[in-house]
Amino acid sequence: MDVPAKDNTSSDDGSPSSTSGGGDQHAQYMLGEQIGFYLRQANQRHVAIFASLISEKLTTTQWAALVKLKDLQPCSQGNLGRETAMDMATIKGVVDRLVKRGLVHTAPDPTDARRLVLTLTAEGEATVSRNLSIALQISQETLGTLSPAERMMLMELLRKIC
Amino acid sequence: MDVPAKDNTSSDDGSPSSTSGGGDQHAQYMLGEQIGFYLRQANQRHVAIFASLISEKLTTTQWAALVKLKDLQPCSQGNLGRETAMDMATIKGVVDRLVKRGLVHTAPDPTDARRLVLTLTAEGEATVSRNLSIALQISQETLGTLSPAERMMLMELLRKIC
DNA sequence: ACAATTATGTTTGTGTACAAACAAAACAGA
DNA sequence: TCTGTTTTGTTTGTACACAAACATAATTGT
Repeated sequence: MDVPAKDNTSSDDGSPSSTSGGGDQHAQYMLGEQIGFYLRQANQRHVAIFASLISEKLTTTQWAALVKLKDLQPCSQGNLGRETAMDMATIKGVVDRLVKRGLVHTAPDPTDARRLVLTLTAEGEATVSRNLSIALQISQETLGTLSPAERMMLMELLRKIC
Repeated sequence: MDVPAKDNTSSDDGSPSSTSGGGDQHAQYMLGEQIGFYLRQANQRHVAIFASLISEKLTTTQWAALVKLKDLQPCSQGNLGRETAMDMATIKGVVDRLVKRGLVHTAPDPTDARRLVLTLTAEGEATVSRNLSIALQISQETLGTLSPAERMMLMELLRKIC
């Protein structure tokens, strides 16, 4: 069988080859051991779990905006962005889509012509209530097999690096 | 003054909650305590640190692709995607941009007409070497004030939930 | 050999995420 | 008051991230 000499081209994992050139520094940087790589993957997994368990077509950020708005309303668009860790350009897109779906209502602020005042519509409120228990379940599922102590530890460590 | 305590957009702050129907469940779901919210923010902060410390205009995913490709080359596009946790559509965009910048070279696989074989160009190899120490520094900076024990713990916990 | 299935890659569409340029309103200091 | 700065929001452009539809090549089962 003519298995081509070294075809990393398929999913077979070869031995770590020391390629030509000064590779000793490279040996210290393994992508699979970097915190950034872990964070990206963990977040990807969470988003996937969210998408699979939520019944309505809501994204994690849309959900965050809805839940936060329920607490803060009436609330300006910029403030909602700050509270949900989205910049102005991002929160605008999120809010626009929620408005288009009839979950959020916008109105100009009578006391400050720059501001856009957001409130949940009845359907928006209902959507939050309807999905609260599922959202909790998603958080639990994301934490997977971690023990209660480990869960607390992970949250605390993440809080520290934010 | 950061974040005026409540933006509730000017005056009236009514005590929220207690809409008709079970509002007490909402008390149990605080966005700021959900793992997904932490993961998203931690990743955002890492990406920001990366962007601020890297000199050339490289993204975290582009860097991941370059570093992994240095180890795996020659390597198919799909396999590189798998190894860097990107789906086919995403890795294609990343590779396309790296090719356009002259850091990656593509060629058809002679033994499998479906496959696209990727290799680093000389400039691609140089880019990896040139930024390795900065990349390590970025990882350290992301872990911020965590002690060595905490760092190990965080990585281990993230690995468990991936 | 042939049909069904699988693997690999492309394209399109939607949705974050953010930088940068822009506009308009509010505010502060001289 | 007037002027300069800050705040709030919009728009444009680039870059992940992924679903879904598509095309083609390779593999498998019979």
